[in-house]
Amino acid sequence: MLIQFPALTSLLSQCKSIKDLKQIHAQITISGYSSNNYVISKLLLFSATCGPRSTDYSFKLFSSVPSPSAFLFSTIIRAFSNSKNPSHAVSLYNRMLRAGVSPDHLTFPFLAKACARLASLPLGNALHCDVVKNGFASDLFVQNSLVHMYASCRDIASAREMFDGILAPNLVSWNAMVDGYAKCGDLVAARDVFDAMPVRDVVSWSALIDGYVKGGEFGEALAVFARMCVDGTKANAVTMVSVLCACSRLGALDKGRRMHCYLKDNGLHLNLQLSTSLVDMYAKCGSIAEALAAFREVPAEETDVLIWNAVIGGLAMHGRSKESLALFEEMQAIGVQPDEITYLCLLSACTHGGLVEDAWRFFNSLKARGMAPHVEHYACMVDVLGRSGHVEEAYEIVRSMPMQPSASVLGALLTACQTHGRGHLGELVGRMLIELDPNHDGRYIGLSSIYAAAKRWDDAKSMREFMERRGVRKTPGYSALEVDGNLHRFIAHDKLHHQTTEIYSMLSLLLNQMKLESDVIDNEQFMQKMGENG
DNA sequence: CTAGGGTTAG
Repeated sequence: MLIQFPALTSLLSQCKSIKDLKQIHAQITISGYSSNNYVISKLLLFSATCGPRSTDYSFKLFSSVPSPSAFLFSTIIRAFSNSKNPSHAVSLYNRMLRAGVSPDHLTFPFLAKACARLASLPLGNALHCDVVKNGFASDLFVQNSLVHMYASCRDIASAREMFDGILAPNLVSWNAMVDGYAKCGDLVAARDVFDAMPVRDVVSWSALIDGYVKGGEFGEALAVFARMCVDGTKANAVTMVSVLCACSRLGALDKGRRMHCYLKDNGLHLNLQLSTSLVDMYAKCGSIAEALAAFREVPAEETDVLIWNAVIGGLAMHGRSKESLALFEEMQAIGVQPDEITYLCLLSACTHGGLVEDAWRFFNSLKARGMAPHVEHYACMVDVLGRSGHVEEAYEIVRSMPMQPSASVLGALLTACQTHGRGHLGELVGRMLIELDPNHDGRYIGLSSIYAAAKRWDDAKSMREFMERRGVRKTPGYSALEVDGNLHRFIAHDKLHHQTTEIYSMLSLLLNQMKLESDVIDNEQFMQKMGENG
């Protein structure tokens, strides 16, 4: 019994997932509707708006039509513009033109999105020409998408020109301009546009907040969020991802916790990205327990590699190497595939825990899975080998790696040479490093102390003088933490904090304590060895 | 069932 047309259309409107869609498609095929233009259009439209996972299916559907209409071309272009490979959208557009099908006013916003994601200005310019040629230059949707396209191609002047040419810009036009300036790093201009716009919505606020986060102005990002709350605009998941990132970069645990409360109080659904931001925030703000709790809130079957990376990396940076490795086992058990970042987190766990054999195991399985180690993976390997005294193996890694060793690779090797008394190699590495990274004071100091260890006092002294003469000053990285709502910022060796004396005396107390503890451990190991032998 | 489909923030 063949399915009747009205039943088919109601089936299509109930379609919820790509799985439903495939079942309906099967029904359609056996019922002989597979060449009905209306039916195929509905199917394609659904799968094209289903997200990037159904792109292959969309293309199969599209390919089954002998001479596709402008609607079908636009829809498949839309699917590809959101896919992993937006360049296919451009190819399909070219095919459309060759087939003699005229693009309509809805083809261009999708194409503009593809060009924006490709960040290709030549393609974008060609697209703009076609927009004009086809008479869509004053379509507001097309104009807005071109503003965004030019900004994504980092041609902010053309974006502004587009925007200024819009007779009656709407909220989307203004938002695209705020975001455009923010993405191009001009936060002053972004703020000016934001202040000038007649009305704002959650997108306007989120674009500005994220601009400040991406520009490293985390405090300003939180200040804008506060203003947004006063203004009465309710944040959504997108806003909160940026805001949590600001908290995490500031080490602002109390603020981060308040944001977590905001999510609950406002009934915001914890989607996977939001949960990942929470895990990351708690881990980077020092509360690994809350990071683990946020992670465990997510049902295992909904997890992806990113949230596993956040929790595995979080445990690693807290020195809880064994648990980090255990979670990796758990991740594999439920079938989530690791990526290069996962392995980087694991290698970092090995570095912190001195787990040389595990590091080798992970390094080899990374390659066995067909992933090429990045320079950061090599840096971790050199670090873990170097710290544990395997300086020759570390050196072998550096010699055999297929790319130029970065400063962090050589830096790890230099440290290894310093701590394990390989003055000869250390001198070589130190000299290479100074050439590679002449503005990093630590390299000169490292080399100088290698000379000092070899009792080459003159060389040690002249290296320090050399550094002074060059006026080396490393751009300082800083760390920050929050106590009772007040942020404290620290640069290595600075004495700027008003409690510097207390801080340093506590540090030396801790150091002494650690030395004592490690003596105890050494002693215990010694006793154990004695026990085994006796 | 003969139109349908659009632009901006992670």
